Amino acid sequence: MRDYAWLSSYCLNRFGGVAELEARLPQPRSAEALRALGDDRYLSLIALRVFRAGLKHSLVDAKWPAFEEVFFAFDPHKVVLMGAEHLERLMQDSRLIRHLGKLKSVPCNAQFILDVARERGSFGQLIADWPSSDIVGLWKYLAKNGSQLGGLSAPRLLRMMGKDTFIPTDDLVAALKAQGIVDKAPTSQKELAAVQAAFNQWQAESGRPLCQLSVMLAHTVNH
DNA sequence: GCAATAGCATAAGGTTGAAA
DNA sequence: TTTCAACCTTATGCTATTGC
Repeated sequence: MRDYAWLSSYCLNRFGGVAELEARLPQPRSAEALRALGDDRYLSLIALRVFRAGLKHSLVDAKWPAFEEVFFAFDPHKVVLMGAEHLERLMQDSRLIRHLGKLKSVPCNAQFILDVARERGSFGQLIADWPSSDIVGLWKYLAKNGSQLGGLSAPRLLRMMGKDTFIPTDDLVAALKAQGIVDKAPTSQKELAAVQAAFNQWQAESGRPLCQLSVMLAHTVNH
């Protein structure tokens, strides 16, 4: 595994300067901003991630106003009351994506948000408080307690929220292979822990958030 | 030493719209 | 009308580990 000094000089060289590199890097939201986001917006983001999975993002985004409409602006207290018949009816609405498993996930995730909110005050509190040094633990928590949030959905969801995380995209996995940290996409707890440990070390060396290190590393592979 | 649980790898399943 | 690309989740059956 190479150190941050190597990563930094590689990226500066590739992008041609500090300003060019910084312009490419995402900025995580502050804990205050994550706490300030309402539970309805979190439910909307979760649902958006679920429906985007496997589909072209622009296609789903274009349909999103209709989703906001039929799901009561994603108010979890209202969505949680939607029964099977109600969802069956939505399967007839061509403005939506008619995937029953995904439609069912919305009331499930509303319940999840309400459960978390009852325990901690709000869903944003959970997201804001979870340490990025164990972000893979948050992926696991979301996959287990939420609905349709396995695979890359949890990390992609967190990036959409602005929570600091890396995302094991194809490019990042290729970079991690080149660094000798994994030999395939990390799925086991052991592999995930190894990747987290590597990121924690780069973060300690650089002070950069995980999301920036993730993007920088992804750019170290050619394709 | 046994049953229950957790972890793992693999295969199968799924919607939309554009292109063939 | 069929195929393809977008890209991922879930189910299944198996093995390893834990708890008693």
